[in-house]
Amino acid sequence: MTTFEAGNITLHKVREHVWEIPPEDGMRVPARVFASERLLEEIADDKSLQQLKNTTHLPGIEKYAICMPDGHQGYGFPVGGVAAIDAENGCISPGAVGYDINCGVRMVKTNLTYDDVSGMEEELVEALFDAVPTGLGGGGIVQGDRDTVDAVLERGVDWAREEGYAVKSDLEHCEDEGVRPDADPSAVSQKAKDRGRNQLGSLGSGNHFLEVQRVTDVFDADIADAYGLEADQIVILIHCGSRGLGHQVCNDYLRDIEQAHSGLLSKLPDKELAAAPAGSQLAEDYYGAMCAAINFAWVNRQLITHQTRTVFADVFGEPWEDLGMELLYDVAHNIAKKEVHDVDGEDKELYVHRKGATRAFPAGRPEVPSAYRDVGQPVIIPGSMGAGSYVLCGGEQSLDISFGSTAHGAGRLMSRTQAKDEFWGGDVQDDLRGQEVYVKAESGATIAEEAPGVYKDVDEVVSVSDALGIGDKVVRVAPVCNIKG
DNA sequence: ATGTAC
Repeated sequence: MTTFEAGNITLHKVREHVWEIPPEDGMRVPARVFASERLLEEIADDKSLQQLKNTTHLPGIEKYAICMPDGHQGYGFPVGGVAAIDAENGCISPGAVGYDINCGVRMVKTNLTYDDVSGMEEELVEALFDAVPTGLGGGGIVQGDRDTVDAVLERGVDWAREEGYAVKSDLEHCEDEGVRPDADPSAVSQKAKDRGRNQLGSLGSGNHFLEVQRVTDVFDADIADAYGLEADQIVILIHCGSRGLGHQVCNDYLRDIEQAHSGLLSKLPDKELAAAPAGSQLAEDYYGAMCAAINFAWVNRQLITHQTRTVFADVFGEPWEDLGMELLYDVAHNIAKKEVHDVDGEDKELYVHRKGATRAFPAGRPEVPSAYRDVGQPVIIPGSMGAGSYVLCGGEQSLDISFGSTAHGAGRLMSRTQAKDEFWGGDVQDDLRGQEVYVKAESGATIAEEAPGVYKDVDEVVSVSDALGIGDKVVRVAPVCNIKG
């Protein structure tokens, strides 16, 4: 049997792209890493594998903890991690969801081709930068009062539709139709709501961006056709999350859960994995608050979509409907959701924690919107500003081996601090312009932190997903121009 | 990721 030695952790190769850490002291289940050997070496370079092992100590965890090919270390649990935990007898852990609740990505289609936008990059970027608030701190497209924030938390994209920022088809092309029914705004602290009220419709900082892209490769013509994608088409990717509101929700519940469930915590190897037992008041409250933050993030991306449509209509002199600016799909990258999965031949309700992982349901699952139920859901995987991104289709194997999940991006290779040592924003921007990618950011430091060289190889990440059959390649897109915090 | 800090 082939093994891989990572410090004091030994992984056994189960088969191509599947590595397992067998259970030992305190691990309730094994841990699995889905990766090529090269990606595994990169994953083994930080604390990801130890964090993955730690997660297997959580009560009620089923089958195995998973690290996707884009995994890297995060708060308590790797970014790129999936943990499915019994929703009746297990627990829920905010650290296994992440600070940026429903950080996620949506793709907006157009009927423009690369020739239509070539030469207009600067004009587009300047107009988008003016229309979409970026960077840290406050300032959003909508200035909400307390009632607005409550309505957003409760009703998600349906609120945006009522206010004229969304159309019906936007809801039909969003995970959960843009509304998480389990949202409980009363479980969100006033402090979190106050942080959110002037951030409604704002990109934020870090790896968040709005990017205009062109389709360069079509791998599956039938599915591309079902998704309305074709070679040379211009599409727009919007990547952002729940800003200060989601961050505050995570922080509030981590502190409360650490205190109220210190007994459970004392049996876990890392304080950052603090978890609330299923059925406890805090488990219910966190779940309701997290679902509300999910709605907030969807509205955030919807408001940015609205602005983007307005900008394109101005620049190209046609209504956005005539430019074909429909939503392909909106996927969450940081969530925990109650889902029913087969465990040892029995249907079980689980809290599926996906932190830096994407739901990748194949054809037939009832949660997939009817527009895609016969094909499988679109899975959107942003790469870096230089490398480009992918649209995949939820794979047949995902329900068997990954609780209906796949990777979520390229995955970092180094910390932000290290990135700023290795790169300078201005140089990165110049290099990108040499590749005909026009980037504008609020801060040079952000460009350095997000330089293409700080990311793993997105082609390799996606090829692992495709080879395992958990998310299948549909199209590849290349960046044209990009705005960031 | 984040009013970049318990």
